[in-house]
Amino acid sequence: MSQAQPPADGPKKTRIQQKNRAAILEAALDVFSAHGFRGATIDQIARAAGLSKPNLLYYYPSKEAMFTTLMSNLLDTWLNPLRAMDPEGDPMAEILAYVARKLQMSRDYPRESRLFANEIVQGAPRMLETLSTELKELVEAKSAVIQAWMDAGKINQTHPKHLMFSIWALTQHYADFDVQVRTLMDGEDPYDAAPAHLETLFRRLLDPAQS
Amino acid sequence: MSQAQPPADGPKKTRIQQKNRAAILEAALDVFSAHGFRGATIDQIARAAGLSKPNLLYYYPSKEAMFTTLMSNLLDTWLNPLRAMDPEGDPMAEILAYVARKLQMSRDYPRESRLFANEIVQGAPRMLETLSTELKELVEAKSAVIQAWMDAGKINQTHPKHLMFSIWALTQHYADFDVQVRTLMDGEDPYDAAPAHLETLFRRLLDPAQS
DNA sequence: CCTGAGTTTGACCGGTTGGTCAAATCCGTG
DNA sequence: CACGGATTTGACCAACCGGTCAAACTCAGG
Repeated sequence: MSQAQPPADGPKKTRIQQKNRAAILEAALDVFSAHGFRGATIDQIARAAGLSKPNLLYYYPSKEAMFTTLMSNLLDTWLNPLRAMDPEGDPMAEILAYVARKLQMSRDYPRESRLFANEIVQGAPRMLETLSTELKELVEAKSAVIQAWMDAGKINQTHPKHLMFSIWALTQHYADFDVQVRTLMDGEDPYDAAPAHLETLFRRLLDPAQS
Repeated sequence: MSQAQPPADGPKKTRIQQKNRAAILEAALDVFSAHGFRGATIDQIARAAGLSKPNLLYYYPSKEAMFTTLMSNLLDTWLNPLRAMDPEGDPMAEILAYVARKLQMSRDYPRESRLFANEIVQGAPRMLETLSTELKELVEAKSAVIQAWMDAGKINQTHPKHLMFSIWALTQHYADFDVQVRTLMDGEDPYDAAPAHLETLFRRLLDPAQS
């Protein structure tokens, strides 16, 4: 009974809405990933999106809403590489492909990686629900697949979940700790050597030809 | 020329000062590591330390000062495991010991790990200087040691810096992404299997007996 | 128990921030 | 080109936040 009825989040309506909503989420990704939820301000996002602050709040009812919309939009993309791991494929090839895809994600979408990193490092106050349902389900399923591969002797025995943690840690590190990595490699692009390094690492870990 | 001369940061004076300075840094570690610099408030730290806000500012001139004091106090401890890597020791044993020590640090000092993670993920605005001098120096030195070990055929050839990144990523992941890890392992302590997992991983990567 | 340095705090300040609102402007459609 | 809904914005507000200050309190040494 006050604010000019803002558009519900449901179906996109006009082309202006589509354009502005997209611009806002893009700007929000920039700002949230660089400063975290608390560190980001609506004004910053507005400036980055080329809109006014009240205008942002016309499209999204609150800063929280921008954040959660952004998160849930991105989660699917983020989990795609894991979903793409094919139980019918060759185990070693599938895992190495997953590692490669995940590393490529770090390279192509570092902001998304840092967005999730920020949130999880701080205890995932706005994502615990998602972690313990959607992500957990996917991880359980893929763990079982990996376990089956191990039981079939296709790859070495290891703890499937710790294997997954290792893949996430190693690939996301290049995006999340980008500043540190680049500072220490002065000039050399980390992504020159990273793919080969990680492939070797996981191949040696998993190749059953080696004890 | 106003505020009752706050104690300089130099030598500790009274026992009250020692106790309160310590309590403040302890509380600051709690709050900064959980919310990041921007997300933390002086009031939160004050409450956690059992002191009033102006009282904190009597001991430290600003929030920034608390943060940087905390950071530089912790950095030494944080880098100790790497410093302890002995060029004269057995290469494989030295590296595996480093991994084990680093993992133990994640277990014993998760807040410290998250404090650094928060700062670096957000571009290390208050630490770039330190990274590019103190850390860089140490990393260059230890990289050379590792390279020498590789050249001597004691361990497999890999990129020394990427090896170090891998050690950091894998060990700190358990502290920095603790919520996620624990959510996905429902109940099982990640640190039960992590040491063996990481030892196997790095042993297989580095053991020169394997191609 | 007096004194002065050391310590603590309530009140306050200016700037920022998330969010509101009414009025103004825009824009597609008839 | 007129109209009504969609969009945009300047002004505003209350809460919060980092920091200041003068006054009050504590406490060790004489």
